[in-house]
Amino acid sequence: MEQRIDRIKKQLHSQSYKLTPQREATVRVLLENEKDHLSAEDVYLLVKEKAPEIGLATVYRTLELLNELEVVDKINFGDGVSRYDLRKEGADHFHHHLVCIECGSVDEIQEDLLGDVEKVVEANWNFRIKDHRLTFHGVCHRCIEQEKNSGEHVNKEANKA
Amino acid sequence: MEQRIDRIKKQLHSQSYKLTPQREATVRVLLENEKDHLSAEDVYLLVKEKAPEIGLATVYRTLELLNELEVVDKINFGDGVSRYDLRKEGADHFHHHLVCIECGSVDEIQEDLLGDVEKVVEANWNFRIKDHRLTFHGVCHRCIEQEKNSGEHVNKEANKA
DNA sequence: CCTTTCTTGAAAATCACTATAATTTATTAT
DNA sequence: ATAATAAATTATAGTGATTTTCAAGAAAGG
Ligand SMILES: [Mn+2]
Ligand SMILES: [Mn+2]
Ligand SMILES: [Zn+2]
Ligand SMILES: [Zn+2]
Repeated sequence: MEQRIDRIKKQLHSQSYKLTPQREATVRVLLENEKDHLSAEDVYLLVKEKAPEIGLATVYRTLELLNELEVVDKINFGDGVSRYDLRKEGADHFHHHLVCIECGSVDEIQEDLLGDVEKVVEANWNFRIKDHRLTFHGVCHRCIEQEKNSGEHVNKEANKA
Repeated sequence: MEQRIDRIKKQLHSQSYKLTPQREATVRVLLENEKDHLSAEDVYLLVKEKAPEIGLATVYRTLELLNELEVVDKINFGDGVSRYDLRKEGADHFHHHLVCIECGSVDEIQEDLLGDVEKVVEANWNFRIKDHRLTFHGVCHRCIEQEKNSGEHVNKEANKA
């Protein structure tokens, strides 16, 4: 954690930005919620807990800055807000997402999976790929499990009628 | 075109919605600009040309309705607006996009490409895929060409100095 | 017709996000 | 140190896209 912050600090310095207390508090929140996909508002509320005097505009600016530095990726799942996803250190590609249309959960796929596809696109469409966004919408493993169980229920109910 | 509208009309009726003149004008604009990725505002301005009395709210409502009926897909390329993409009839998957970070163009890939990847995801993550969104960000073939040419220019300039 | 339901258009409201301006904090020059 | 300079922050006002509200206008059924 501290090391991670140190490296981000160095990244900021390399572009002559400072790691202010507000920026550090924001980065800590992101690190502590690495698995989540927080909106700016979410981050703001969490940062306020440890730095109550911070302003919403600062959170927006910090997230934008971290996005430029490629510390976070800005993503959009189609609900009205942008979400910020900490980029895994050393990851050479942006990970993928599984959005559940039943429960709204968002799971991650760290495996690349797109290597072959990207080769085809670069070759056949003469497109130089710099980044990608891949999201699957469907039913997550938890909801599939639940379905099995409540599926039995439904059948019992159906049998009654 | 007319047949396509007829089928959409039937789809609306099957859910007891009507194909009002405003809705028809909106659908026509979408059909006439099938290759583009229009925002609600874009659609509004185009519809106004053939039905000047239409209101912006109606366009939004119609696009939302068409999205529910799966006639259009609502997509978001990260600029602040939602865009509406006519779903190809009979397409069993949503097509992919190539967004150029140089010129902003958006090209389409109709080929599936994800068959194998989806099999892996369904099997290894126990996720039942219903839909997907795949977008590549990079440099389009036009900009790559232009680069080659202006690249020569740049070199000439550099040689001058 | 009369009533009910669906749609619409204009305007107001909402919501996420951005820009502004005054103030504070950090850096550099004297 | 001290003063000038630059960077960053805060609160607030402003934007722009989208949604909601509400009064008025068609369409459908009896
Ligand atoms: Mn993620
Ligand atoms: Mn498209
Ligand atoms: Zn689920
Ligand atoms: Zn281009």
